[in-house]
Amino acid sequence: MGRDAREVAALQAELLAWYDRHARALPWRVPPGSGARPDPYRIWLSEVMLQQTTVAAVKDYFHRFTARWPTIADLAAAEDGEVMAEWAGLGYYARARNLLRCARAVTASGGAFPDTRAGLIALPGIGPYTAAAIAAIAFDRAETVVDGNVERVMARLHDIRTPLPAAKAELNARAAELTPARRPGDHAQAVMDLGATICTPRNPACGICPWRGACAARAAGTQAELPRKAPRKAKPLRHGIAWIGRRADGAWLLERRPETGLLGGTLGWPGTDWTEAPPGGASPGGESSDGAPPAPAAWHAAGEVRHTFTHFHLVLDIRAADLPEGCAPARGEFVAAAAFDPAALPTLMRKAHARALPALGGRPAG
DNA sequence: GACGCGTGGTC
DNA sequence: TGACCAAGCGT
Repeated sequence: MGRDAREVAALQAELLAWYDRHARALPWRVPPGSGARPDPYRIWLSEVMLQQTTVAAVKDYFHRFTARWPTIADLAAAEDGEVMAEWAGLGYYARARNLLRCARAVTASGGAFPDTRAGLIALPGIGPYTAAAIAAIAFDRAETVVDGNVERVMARLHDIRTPLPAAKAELNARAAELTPARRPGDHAQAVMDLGATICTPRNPACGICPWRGACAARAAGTQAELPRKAPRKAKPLRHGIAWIGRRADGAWLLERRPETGLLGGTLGWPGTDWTEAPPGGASPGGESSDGAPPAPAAWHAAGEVRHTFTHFHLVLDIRAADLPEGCAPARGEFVAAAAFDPAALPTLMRKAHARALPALGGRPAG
């Protein structure tokens, strides 16, 4: 099976020549041919941010993180809440929790990242992809890097019609055949750049692809329908209530969510669980105790926020209230107006805040 | 292998 | 405009 050594060498050479001319300039990347070694800290940080996240979304976060925490020791010394606030809006918050755990583990054992795939994969938040990527890009190890781009490129190059995820083993094997002993990091980044800019999910630009002559899918005309994927499950609709309270001095009533689960460890508004039946709807007893507001006040309806998570749609009913000065809430804690920044909230909670603002009384001037 | 886990861009 | 998609990981 596979290609002979001369074919492999030709593909590798064509790809690297293309990469030398067309590599994207990215904040964490060292240009090919510069001779510089990338900083493992920056490679690791960028790879974690890029997990299931677009380059465009990552750039600003990467700049803010590296400006605030220039080294892994700086990050390791940060407080949990600071990192969660800086990560807010980027999603998949387990990444931020594992980022800190990883930074502290590396710093505690001397401050240098492991320089092998096996050493890296033992760290929190570093799986098969990220371990191979750091080993190849930062440490020039000949590891095979397989992400969604590489899967797509391999499926097309070899016209593999088995649907994902069943095809993963074969796609990994095909990618491994092409991994070069020299410049493995550039090769890995080149395949990913190829997938991101030419061998795109829709309307691939086959006419300018360095591998167009060898591509089996292009020859068969199947490139647009590869890789095949198992059908997705439909997203159910869930409902919940969020209470957004502001005290007379401007302080907001917020609540840190549990460390695990959805939006784990992030700051948000007190609320009900999110269930498939509207709260207080069909159940004869009305709202459960979980349906009680966090503090007694004149709560009024401020509309709803719609948001879609990975596996369900949410309609969040927003209740807003101006809370008295001596208010003693049953849940949550007040955050002073000067310390509150909506940008430190995950996107759903940011939307809820924006929805509640018009329903709250004007604050005293000054 | 399946599932839980965010968000914003795209068509 | 709703569904799909993006440099995956942990359980």
